[in-house]
Amino acid sequence: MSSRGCSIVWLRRDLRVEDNPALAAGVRAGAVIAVFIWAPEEEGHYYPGRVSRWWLKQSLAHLDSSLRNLGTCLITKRSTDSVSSLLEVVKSTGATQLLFNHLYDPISLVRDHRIKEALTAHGVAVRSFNADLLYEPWEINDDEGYPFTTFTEFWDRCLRMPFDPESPLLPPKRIISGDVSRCPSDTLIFEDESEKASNALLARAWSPGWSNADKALTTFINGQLIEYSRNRRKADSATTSFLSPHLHFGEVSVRKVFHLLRLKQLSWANEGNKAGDESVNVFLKSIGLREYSRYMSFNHPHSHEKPLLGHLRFFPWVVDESYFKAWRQGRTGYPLVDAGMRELWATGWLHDRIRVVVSSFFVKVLQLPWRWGMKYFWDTLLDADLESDALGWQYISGTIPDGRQFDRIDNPQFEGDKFDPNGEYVRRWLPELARLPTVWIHHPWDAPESVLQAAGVELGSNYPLPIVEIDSAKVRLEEALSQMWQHEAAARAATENGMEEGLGDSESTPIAFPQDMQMEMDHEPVRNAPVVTTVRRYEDQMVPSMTSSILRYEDEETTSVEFRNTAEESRAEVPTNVNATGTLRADTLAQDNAQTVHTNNHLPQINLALRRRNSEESISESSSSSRGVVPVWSPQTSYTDQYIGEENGAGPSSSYMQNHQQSHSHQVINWRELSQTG
DNA sequence: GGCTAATTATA
DNA sequence: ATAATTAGC
Repeated sequence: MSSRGCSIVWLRRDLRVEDNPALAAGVRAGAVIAVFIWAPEEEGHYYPGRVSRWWLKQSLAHLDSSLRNLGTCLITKRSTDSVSSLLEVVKSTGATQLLFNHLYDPISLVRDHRIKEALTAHGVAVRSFNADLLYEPWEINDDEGYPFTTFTEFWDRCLRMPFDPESPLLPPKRIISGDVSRCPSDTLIFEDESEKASNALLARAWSPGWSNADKALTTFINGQLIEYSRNRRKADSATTSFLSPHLHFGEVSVRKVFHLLRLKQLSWANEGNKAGDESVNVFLKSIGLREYSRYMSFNHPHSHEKPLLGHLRFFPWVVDESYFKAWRQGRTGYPLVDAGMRELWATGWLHDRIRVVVSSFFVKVLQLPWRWGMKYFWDTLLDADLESDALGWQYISGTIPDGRQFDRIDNPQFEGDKFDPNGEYVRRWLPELARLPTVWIHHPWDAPESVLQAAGVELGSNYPLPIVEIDSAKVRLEEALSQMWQHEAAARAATENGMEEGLGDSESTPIAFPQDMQMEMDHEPVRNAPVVTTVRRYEDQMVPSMTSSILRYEDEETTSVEFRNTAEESRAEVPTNVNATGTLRADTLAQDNAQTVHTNNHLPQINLALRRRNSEESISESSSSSRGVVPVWSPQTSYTDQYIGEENGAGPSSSYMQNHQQSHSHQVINWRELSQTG
């Protein structure tokens, strides 16, 4: 065993020992060194928020103790550069192999690619696996081989794939530990003094860690799941799975979730239990949305900062920090919105329905830039997840082809009647309205003065009047939209006249986040939650895009040869390209594809396909066709040109991308060739 | 059975 | 908001 050298299993958002392909491969190969690297500076804007860090801390401790029971431990490293930290671990342990599971957020795509290059160059074998998804993003394409652009089609295909998702792997019985005597752990600091008190409260409601996640899954499947379909409308009830933070950190395998759900569904279907059967479908769909968020991030890595529908670039967002602040504090004057925002701040948790309500209000009524809201969710949610958040906000904002209609404004008052008919939710989070009769609870501004007085409500004093009237929001939205279309048409005309990138393209740079995103504690319900003092501000940097590499592909012989070698190496380890039913696996196809293409012109076929689609077709969006303009799925007009410009150094925040340039241009081939399904 | 009203779902 | 589905007559 030891003659083979040991494997580093680099754990990230796969903090579990069960169904962890990278870990399993390491155990199979011999001695294992499990490593977690805390390098939040690499995340740019997206330094994890307080509650998310709290979760991570607990989850790592839990994992470490499991690993110790199995015969090893978790080595933790504090770093500002994962690549050099991994190289250090290699040096101090003599490891010959690096194993990890795939991530699909834009930062990881680039970073993990660099790591493959760097470690391979140092003679370390690198293998990576799918542990996060039912199917890899590149496995799901339409009949012509193009990625889907709407969720429904995507999910339909996932459920009808010719091969099932991998079956979950059992946890290893025992792990042989590599020699870590010269590889000490760093102590990781996840909270500071001011955060401890609020964090202590979290432990009452949540139990991070993979075996707790497993219990939560079982509890849900044997409990609330059967009623999931019927209960999903109720905003204020404990009828959800509460799995999302567990899933974010990979404490539970989505493939295990899938298999258990299918089993349950089968037995309910056999009993003729319609409600149960339907509940499984509905819950599976939310798993599907999580899958789709990775799919979208992989195919459009800038989707957390740019609308996918090109014309939305020209929407004149209201850059008003006082609106933003009122929203964060739950002082908009709309009870359902305010209750939601206060619950979010106080608990780090929000029912999906309420997330829709508050974010839709943010985008459509306040017309604030959706990325601000997304960032706030990132900072405050316990299950903060960049890919899911980006999908959610783009959906709400109507900036993806199957998003909500852009010109639709939901009225929080009516949503209140629907989701909180008795006003219990509002009363719980807005004590100042607690004595208001239910008829007025979602629109106190209409209540007679005597009623307000009796309830102790003083509008404009202890509870605000609506900061924006719905009617004026509608008018403003109309105006903004017609402005948007004008700008879009002007830009289009400019491009057609050969002015190329000259298009007064101020919107190509996302609106910066406000300087002050801290939450000020000047209202009641959250008094005992201290101010977050550790929101770090790192230098403004946009995350790099993989799409530019997809569209502007300049392969270099040396690199591709290197990749091919590595791919062959790993394939030798894992010879089974044929699954149980004898169907050719998609990853085999992908490899063959890529190799074929190498001999042609260095362009993987999928890239050609993307390029063709982007330039020849446009995807029409229902809400806008009435205006006679066909919006385009933005690669063509916006980010193709735009990102090339950025890579040339013209962009405002090209530093990160310049640093990563070479790796950047080989992104796709890397994933397709080096990926292994263990 | 066929119409309208009410309900429901909507990524 | 709206389209689709179901309930009620």
